[in-house]
Amino acid sequence: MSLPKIQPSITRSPARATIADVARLAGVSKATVSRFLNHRETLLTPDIAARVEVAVAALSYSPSPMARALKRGRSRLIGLVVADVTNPFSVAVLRGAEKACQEAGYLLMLFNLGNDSRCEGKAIEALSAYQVEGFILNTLGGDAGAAADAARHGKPVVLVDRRHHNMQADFVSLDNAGAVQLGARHLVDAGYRELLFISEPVKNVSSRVERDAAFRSFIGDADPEVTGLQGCTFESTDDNSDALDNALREQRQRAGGRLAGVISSNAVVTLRVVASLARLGWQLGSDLGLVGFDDTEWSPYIGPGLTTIAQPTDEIGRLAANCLMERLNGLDLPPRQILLSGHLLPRGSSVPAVLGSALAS
Amino acid sequence: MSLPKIQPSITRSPARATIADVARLAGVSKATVSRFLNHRETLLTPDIAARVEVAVAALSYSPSPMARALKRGRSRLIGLVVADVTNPFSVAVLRGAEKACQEAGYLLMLFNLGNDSRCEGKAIEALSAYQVEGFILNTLGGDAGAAADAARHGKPVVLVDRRHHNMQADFVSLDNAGAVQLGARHLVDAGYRELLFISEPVKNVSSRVERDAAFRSFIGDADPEVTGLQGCTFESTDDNSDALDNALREQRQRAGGRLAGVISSNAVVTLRVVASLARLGWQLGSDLGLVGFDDTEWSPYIGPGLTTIAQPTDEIGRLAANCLMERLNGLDLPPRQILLSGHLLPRGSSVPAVLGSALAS
DNA sequence: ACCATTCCTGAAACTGGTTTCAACACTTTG
DNA sequence: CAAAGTGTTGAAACCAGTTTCAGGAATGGT
Repeated sequence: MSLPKIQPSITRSPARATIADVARLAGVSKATVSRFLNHRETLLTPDIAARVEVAVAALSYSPSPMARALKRGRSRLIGLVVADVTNPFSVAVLRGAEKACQEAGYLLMLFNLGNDSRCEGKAIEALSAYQVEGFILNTLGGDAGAAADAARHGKPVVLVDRRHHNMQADFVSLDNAGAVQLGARHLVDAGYRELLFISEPVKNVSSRVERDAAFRSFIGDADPEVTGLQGCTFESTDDNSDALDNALREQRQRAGGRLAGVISSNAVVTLRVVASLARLGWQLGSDLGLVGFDDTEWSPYIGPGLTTIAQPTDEIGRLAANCLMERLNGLDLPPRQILLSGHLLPRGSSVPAVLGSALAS
Repeated sequence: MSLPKIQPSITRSPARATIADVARLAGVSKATVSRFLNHRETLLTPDIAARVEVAVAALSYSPSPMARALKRGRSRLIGLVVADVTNPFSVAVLRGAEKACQEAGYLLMLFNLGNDSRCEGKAIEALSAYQVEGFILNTLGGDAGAAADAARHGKPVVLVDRRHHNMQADFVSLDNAGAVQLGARHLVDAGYRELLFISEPVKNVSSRVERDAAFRSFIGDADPEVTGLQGCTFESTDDNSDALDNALREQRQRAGGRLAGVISSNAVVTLRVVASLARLGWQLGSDLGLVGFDDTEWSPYIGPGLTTIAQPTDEIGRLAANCLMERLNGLDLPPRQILLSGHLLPRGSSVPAVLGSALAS
């Protein structure tokens, strides 16, 4: 009696209507239905178009993108390969891209490398097996061939945040040089004189290289005799917090009486620095100035608040997706570069005399 | 001369080998190749199998999942619908699920609702148009019909964290009741007596309902005469920080001489509470005890460190995916519930006499 | 030696669409 | 009024696979 209710899976029949069903109901051929769906405005007698329209509505028919992809090659799928979903930056970009894609009727297929760059080739293979029409890549580009593979498949590629050398493709990113300037200048203006730039291992990751270079040139441009400004760089790894602690201690020694400040190259590094400070028992701002790349929702609440360089992540994602879709629509231009500028959000971590410690004393 | 190098896209020809190419090269029929790919162990003469194997390798052929899906219905695609990718919990679950899927040769299609539950139906529509074989849903279930839609398409569904009433489906989640107990008990043991449970608007979201109920029952079970324990609940919204400030102020009034403690129902709420404390100028731990759901990488560095209830997110994602794949492999059991227990990470925010303030005084 | 199985293989049909091509109807023109 | 041109429509081929079905070879039993 009540069986049908307990096992609703028995009513699994409605099985999507096919184009043949629609054709039959409308009393026309499959070809006609197909034409209605694709070039609806032109080609069809109003009378017939109306009949098809009714049938489509009646069966609430929507064509299978799979079958469509088979013949047309167009799957309306875009592959997004991300080095690490845990990184807030990646997620933010993902959101922007997803929004743009949805609006244009594309769907994103996500592939997360989990920071294992050996998967890169696998990811592109897997995605292109599903006939994705193009790629948005935010990867290390370690495997030089991997991204080239994509291009070889004849599929357009947009690179986000990380350039792959030897690869001619559209590129969307933060204006790293400008952003570093912004942060460094801010620290200097706040009175910090011994600067340390902390990055993840630079390797060949373009964004890291650029930020590192920009920092060095900022320091190089200043005349230490006049400004009293000096700078160093340090590469921090996941598994060696002692090294970081030491680097910070040494920096303050170098600083002597001057104020020491740090620029961290992304949110992950920022957290490492914060952790290190906790171990050392130092206060943010007074004992060490800090400006970090990537603004996050928790930035304001770490210590006296973290001063950050916010990236227009949403915009980056959106632009990357749009770039790609332009290519898909046949745009044939030489590779473009789109650089967006970051903006600084000053908070307590770059204020030498922190209010809190002033109260405590 | 150098043209071929400058325009590598000219060599776009390699165009994936098809099953027909392999068949031709091996001197067999398409059917044989197909059999080799699917039931390789059985059915084939070793001689022929070897020839096909060679041909497959030579062309580095891999079958198109699209075409395969058309006939078989099996797309090796799983749809993951997430209420909000910004939520660290969702991302963590995503990672776990992705890992499990990859191992089993499935690919995840992500659809992010961006907290707009009106998209829910659209998401399921879009995903099932791509022939996903099943769904992992972490959504509000606001649109009662939406998830049912999926079931109606005959596709298995696994619910994560949020139950949909009236929906018979596998369900994987934190043991909310146990977790609340854990947090509340911890606060009580630390000496807090006036407890406030802060949640996002409970509405009908099952995890919120359960946590809320568990808190009430925890309070109800205690004899106030004996323990001096009292509790309240509060719903916090995105856009009304004044209300939250007031709620906290009132709580401390109610507390009188006793210690006031808060349990926040997820990371988003935790940040709101932290922000409120910053506005009020209160110290975590001493002025207000705090235990928050969801451990994040920044939790240790907010104030004296946030005490959190960590969810086994990776495990939740992995189990959800595995559940789904079991269904896909024909397992026909009544809907299962899998509850995993959280664990408490005690830090400074639930220590009444904070070391920092002890030093300052 | 003959017939019945069993095993392996290929031809052809099928999945759900799109696209080409030919046929048909209806105008327009000489 | 016939010839040519134009515009719609349907039949059939096609995309890249899987699956059914039927035929041929090899084996087994008598």
